[in-house]
Amino acid sequence: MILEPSIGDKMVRPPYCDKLNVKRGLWTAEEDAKMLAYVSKHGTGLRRCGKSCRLRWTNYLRPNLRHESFTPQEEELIIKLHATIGSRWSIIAQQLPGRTDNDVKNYWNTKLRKKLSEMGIDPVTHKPFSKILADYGNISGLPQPGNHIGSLNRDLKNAFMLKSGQSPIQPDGFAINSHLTTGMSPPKIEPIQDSFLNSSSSNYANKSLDLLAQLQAITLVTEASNLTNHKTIPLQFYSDSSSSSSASSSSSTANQVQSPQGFSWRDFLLEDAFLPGNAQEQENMREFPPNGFSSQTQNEMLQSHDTKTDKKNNSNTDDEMAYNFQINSFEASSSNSSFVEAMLDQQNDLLPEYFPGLLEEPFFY
DNA sequence: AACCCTTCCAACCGCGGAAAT
DNA sequence: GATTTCCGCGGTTGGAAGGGT
Repeated sequence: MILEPSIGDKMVRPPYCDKLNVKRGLWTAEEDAKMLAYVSKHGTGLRRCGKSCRLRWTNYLRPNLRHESFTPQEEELIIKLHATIGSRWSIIAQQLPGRTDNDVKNYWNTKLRKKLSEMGIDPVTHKPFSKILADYGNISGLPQPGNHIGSLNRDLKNAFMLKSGQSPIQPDGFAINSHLTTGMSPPKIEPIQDSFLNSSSSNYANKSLDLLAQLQAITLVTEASNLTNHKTIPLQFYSDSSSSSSASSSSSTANQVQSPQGFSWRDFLLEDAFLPGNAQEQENMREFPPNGFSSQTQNEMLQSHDTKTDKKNNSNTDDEMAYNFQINSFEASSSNSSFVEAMLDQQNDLLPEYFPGLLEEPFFY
């Protein structure tokens, strides 16, 4: 779902009538006459509901749609994108001109999923079955520190990537759904809340994240979800949902724990504590413009960055901080296409640097 | 020829968010 | 502010088509 910018930093869907540039208001006598003439000639309609007509148009009749078979290049791109962002068919379809989300989804379900399975690759996790079996053997017994906070870790990492302008992590990692697909029985998993209550702090004291940090991360994710809606990339692209849930429920993970009261964007600045080293070192570590973009795009980013940095350095209010956050988060997403391309290249490059060991941990929902 | 099975994909379903009333 | 309508999404279904026996 592509949402467009609106006034006041708030993301709203543009009015359908405005988008189509159609006339509104009272009907004139001339319009009434035209309608009567049309209906008398063609009848009152197709006995189809509006939703069905819309679907027929968007998935089949719309101009510039391609109905021929998928090319190997398209196939490869679908697989890569699915490995990166999961079953966000609409986003994947945006990278394939002339293809609809329904086309991509059907092609995945009928061809690619089976193809990957035959190659010994789990189509959900995009990992070899042998690796999954090995992981399963490791986790089926005692709980491991990384497991019980998997979803929180994911949100934290997504939040971090948002802030640093890097790509979010891939959503699936090691999902329970994979066991359904592969015919394996799911491992025993403690509910997240129970794990928090029962785990002794000493057991996990040496891990990168403590409860406070996770709460801060959740807050960050939640706030980011409220502020990033006017960019090209749909929100659900960043705030991951499990592969079995709808896009509109994507913020459920972040909402599992209530955000602390009184959060402000000044608090957000403390999030840099997650990064290694001092502030200057952190800044130096951030490569800008990021790799993976064309030189032209990088030049555009640099120009935009210079302008925005001037504004950022002079900001004081929470609104301005929010604005700066958006700048930091989305400078790399100058276009949907270039963002996804860069994402494919970089998705796993930087996380191990900031969160050593975390990426090896599977994620549970 | 008849039946069964599999594949494919257009269409449907239900949901959440946002606009419109 | 409440309700209705519209829109887009991911998941699922049902039937047509094709192949095998």
